Amino acid sequence: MHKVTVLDKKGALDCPIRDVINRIGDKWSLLILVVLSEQPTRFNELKRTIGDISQKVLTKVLKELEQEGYITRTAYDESPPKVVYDLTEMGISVLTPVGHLIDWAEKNHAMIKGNRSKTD
Amino acid sequence: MHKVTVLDKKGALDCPIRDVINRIGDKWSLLILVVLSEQPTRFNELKRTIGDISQKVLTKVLKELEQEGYITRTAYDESPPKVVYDLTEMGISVLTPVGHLIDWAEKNHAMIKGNRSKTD
DNA sequence: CAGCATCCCAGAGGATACTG
DNA sequence: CAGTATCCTCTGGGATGCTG
Repeated sequence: MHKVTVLDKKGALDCPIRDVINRIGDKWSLLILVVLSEQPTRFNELKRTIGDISQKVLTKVLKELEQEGYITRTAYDESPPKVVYDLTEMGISVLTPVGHLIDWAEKNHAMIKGNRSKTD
Repeated sequence: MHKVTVLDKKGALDCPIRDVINRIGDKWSLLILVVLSEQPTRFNELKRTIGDISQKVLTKVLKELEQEGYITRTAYDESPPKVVYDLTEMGISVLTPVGHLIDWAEKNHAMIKGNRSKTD
């Protein structure tokens, strides 16, 4: 098994993995990163692709992802306005470990659903 | 880059990775799995090790982790009661992809914190 | 020891209306 | 088009007290 360390001395929550989980572990961030991995995408295009995200939340999450360096925001001075979001190098690179987790999720999905239904 | 697919036809949220993120993406689950990876652990021992988790939440998360098949719960019929939690095969196996994410988090932690402080 | 029951709160996220 | 601004709901999680 892969050796894992999350705890540190100061407190269980103050560790790198929590910063990452807090970011991509929410309802939408990971999805946004994946959509952007297909191609640079405009605001409303992103909203349409995801479908059921509210505009407020999309704005908020995009800001946070940008602030932590996962994505870039490029505004073109046109009318109507045009803003394009894209992955940074860091945003691209996190998709590798995330991809492993996704692979695992797909392989074990049936088992998880099976377990869950047993005790319903 | 690792090729990633999360979206499906029916809706963005109905996909395996969301089941996993919803489970280990909360405040405590991942931490519990990691603690258990060290050794099988009793309820209050788990609580002490983690430190600042409330009893209510620990109970709840343990139940959910058990229900989805990540951990086992073994109650010994003694007085005082003794209940030991341990990882299942599935619980062990998820720590591999999770470990990759943790590695990534550690390598990129400085950059994330740096990015964050730039725009504070 | 290993919980259950209850009360409480902050924040995530949705809906809607408005703007440069 | 790409957002801001409000209002509202719902739930994750904490605090406290009690029990077999």
